[in-house]
Amino acid sequence: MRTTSRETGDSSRKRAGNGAAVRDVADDIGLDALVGHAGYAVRRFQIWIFQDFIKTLGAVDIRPTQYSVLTVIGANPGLSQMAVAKRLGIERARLVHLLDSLEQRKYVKRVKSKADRRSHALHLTAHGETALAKFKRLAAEHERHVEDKIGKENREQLLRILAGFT
Amino acid sequence: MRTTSRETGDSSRKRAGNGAAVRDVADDIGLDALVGHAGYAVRRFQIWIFQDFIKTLGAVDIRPTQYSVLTVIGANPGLSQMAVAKRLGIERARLVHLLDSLEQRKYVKRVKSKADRRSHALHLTAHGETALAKFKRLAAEHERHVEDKIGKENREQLLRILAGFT
DNA sequence: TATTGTTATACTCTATAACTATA
DNA sequence: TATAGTTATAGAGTATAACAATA
Repeated sequence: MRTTSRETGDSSRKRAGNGAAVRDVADDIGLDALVGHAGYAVRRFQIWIFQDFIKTLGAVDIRPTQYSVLTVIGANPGLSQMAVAKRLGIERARLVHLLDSLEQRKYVKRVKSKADRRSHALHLTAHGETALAKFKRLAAEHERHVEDKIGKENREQLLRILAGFT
Repeated sequence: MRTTSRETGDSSRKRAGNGAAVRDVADDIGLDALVGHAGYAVRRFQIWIFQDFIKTLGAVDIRPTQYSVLTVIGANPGLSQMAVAKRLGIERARLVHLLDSLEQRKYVKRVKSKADRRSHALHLTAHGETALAKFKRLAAEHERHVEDKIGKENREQLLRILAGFT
């Protein structure tokens, strides 16, 4: 049932022949069915990509979700919280906390809507605009890391394949 | 700065012309820079794929991480907890709880190692072997959903591109 | 001293439910 | 009644630190 191509006999078995021996050499462990699952590969890639994003934007302390919120507000000033939440697939309850933090840091402001007094129109502050420009430069740098990791062609192919999920 | 191709004038603006109007029609919101980021598409796709996996294996109450643990133990009997954790990129502290649950459900057993009495050799029970076979059939069904969603060719392309992340 | 499994804590994220003020 | 924003809670998941038993 082992499917790895790095199979090397029993070198990964401590005290081969002992019924209760423990195998623990990580290099020589097959994934079996997992190899055929797109979800597994996608999940591992997503973890790598988020970690690189977090590291690359570490100096400005912006995480992927915060970046996505700022970007969408920047491109669509005046959106309500519901609209942003729906567009990005974030729970509206969670967006409240995200915006609290971004508002505290003076990147975003909630403006009371005159048309519908239940809702807030979201806008970037002047400081937020400047900051977002910098975040975008850093995010572009991160994107180059992705290119270095999987190749320019493959990255473009990936974006094409997954275009429907945005 | 709007990048969506579904731009339709100001139909998404309630009371156009009001400075504090709120836009909330989700269909007409641009993503701007997000469109160029592989991480955003990958994240959205990963969410879709995990939700389908959870739904497809809902009847047997198995989640992606549980499936990956069972699969790796099934393909590599006798592994230590450390080895499984390392191979799958799971914290060893978290694996403890995952195994507690899988052991309670009689899918897995921890066998005290004679070679290194600190560690446990992990094995599937007979019941676990039978169950895993069923899980694999359901997981294959899930994989066909992925194929239906993005296309057979694209799925294969994706697996090729991301082969290095397994 | 170092490692394995364990326990515990904290923080992020997801999923709900309920509350308020509006509509 | 329904909706927007808010608050609260519970369950995953991630990241650490510390401890006992063992190496």
